[in-house]
Amino acid sequence: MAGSSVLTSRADDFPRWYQDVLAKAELADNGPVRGTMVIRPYGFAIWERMQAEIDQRIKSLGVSNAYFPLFIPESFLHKEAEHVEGFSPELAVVTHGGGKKLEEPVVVRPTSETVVNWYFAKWIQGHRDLPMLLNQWANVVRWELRPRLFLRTTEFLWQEGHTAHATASEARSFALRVLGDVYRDFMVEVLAIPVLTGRKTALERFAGAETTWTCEAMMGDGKALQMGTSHELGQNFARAFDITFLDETGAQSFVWQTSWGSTTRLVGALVMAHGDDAGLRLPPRLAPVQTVVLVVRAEEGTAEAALTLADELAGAGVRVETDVRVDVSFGRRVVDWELKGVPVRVELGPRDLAEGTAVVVRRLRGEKRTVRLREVAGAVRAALEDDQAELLLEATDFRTSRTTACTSVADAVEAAAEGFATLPVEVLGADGEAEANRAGVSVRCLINPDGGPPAGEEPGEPQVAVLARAY
RNA sequence: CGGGGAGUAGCGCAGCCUGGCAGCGCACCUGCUUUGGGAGCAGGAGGCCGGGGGUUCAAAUCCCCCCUCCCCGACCA
Repeated sequence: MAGSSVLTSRADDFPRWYQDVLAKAELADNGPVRGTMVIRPYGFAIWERMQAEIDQRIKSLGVSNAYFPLFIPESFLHKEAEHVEGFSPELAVVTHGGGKKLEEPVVVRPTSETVVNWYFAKWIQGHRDLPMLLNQWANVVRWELRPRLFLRTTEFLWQEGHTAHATASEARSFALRVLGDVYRDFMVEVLAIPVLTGRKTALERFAGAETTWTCEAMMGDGKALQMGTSHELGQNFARAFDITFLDETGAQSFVWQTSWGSTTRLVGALVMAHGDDAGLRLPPRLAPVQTVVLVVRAEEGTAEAALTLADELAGAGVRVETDVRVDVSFGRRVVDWELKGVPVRVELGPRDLAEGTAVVVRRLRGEKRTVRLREVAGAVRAALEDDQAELLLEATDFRTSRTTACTSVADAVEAAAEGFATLPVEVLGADGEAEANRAGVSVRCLINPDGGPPAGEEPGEPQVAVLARAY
């Protein structure tokens, strides 16, 4: 299977391979405006699965979904100094509407802190209104200078959560719960991508946040990708938007806030973390199609038997599709499904049918097994479970093999050519971060020695910086 | 914006130097034979050669101007 000439090989040219996979697996196409993207049905099905899994986890924290407008008055952006400074260069601004020049230009949201907080100020009056926990699924626009499909597009889809709390510690712990219970859990358990959860340095922090936490993953070429972030905003926006409440003692105070997001970039991450030279490899828990029943030839009732088998699989809780396109050659169809990363293929032809069997093929290793028809459902379910675990294990081993413990900034920069470099924070220092950046290497995050995310900015136990080249 | 490339069929490219019927591969359409790892043969459709101007009997090709896209850097989920 690997080694076919369908795709540029990953080793030859990783970025080209990535583009090839997106095109051949029919995930996305470039939009007509530079930096925009058309998400094709199969790519969107993957995104919808991600949405479902993330949405469920968000709601389990007691968060409700809502929707805020695409257009934001330009003046809103200016209310928080760091925020406007961070986003101004990448804003799309609408100056005309209805054939007339607008009194005040409106910006297309690059993120919704400002508009959400305008309403938080209106909706929050007393401590009984807190915590206020909202999330929205939306599109945002950031005029990026160097777009890449899924990884950095001018318009992208995401979820953004916005919360307001009565105390700093409650806000902080909520931001950390999102990081761990929503993002990390989803990425590890569903995407089968191991992530480091850590804190961003001041340089990499979200514009307007007190603390930014991140999920960082290693892609198949050793480069890092930020997969999700959670911010503790302190009272910065509360002061800028005058979001106050009366506490139990009757004193008026500003709320403490968080915001957090994950985007369609995750689709790109999935491709780059698990794909191989034959295309995509989807973790079974995420895959929109977990199994395809492939009719080898339209003879002797194979099509009917395949449909029956597919029904049986669906009944066993497997997301299954049947491929009866016998006017397309068998080899072509096999290659198509491999490109799309469907975890398990069940092949059914006249020979199998005569024997009362089918061939169960796993995408991960190309392993083929002949299985009695009545045992197919069990074999498929077992294969799906195994592959979910195996994919995570493989990615974890890869990351481990490409992570180097370093003792100097120079060593870390060198090691970052291959993957992650770890360095004690006191060795890095502020100058070290600047030095690494000049060499094209960034500090992805700071982690505690036990691997967890450091709680806040204040110095505590000795921390470790993770450096890498990044997307 | 700095540096480097490229615009020719849906995609990938050749042709340009040395001007002379606009081509190749893949994809697409029709038919037949095929189908257990990207099938074969035959026939067919598809072009503002990025745009404008100039030179010439004649321009994809030579000259001038303009536009766009891609790659590397700064920005970034």
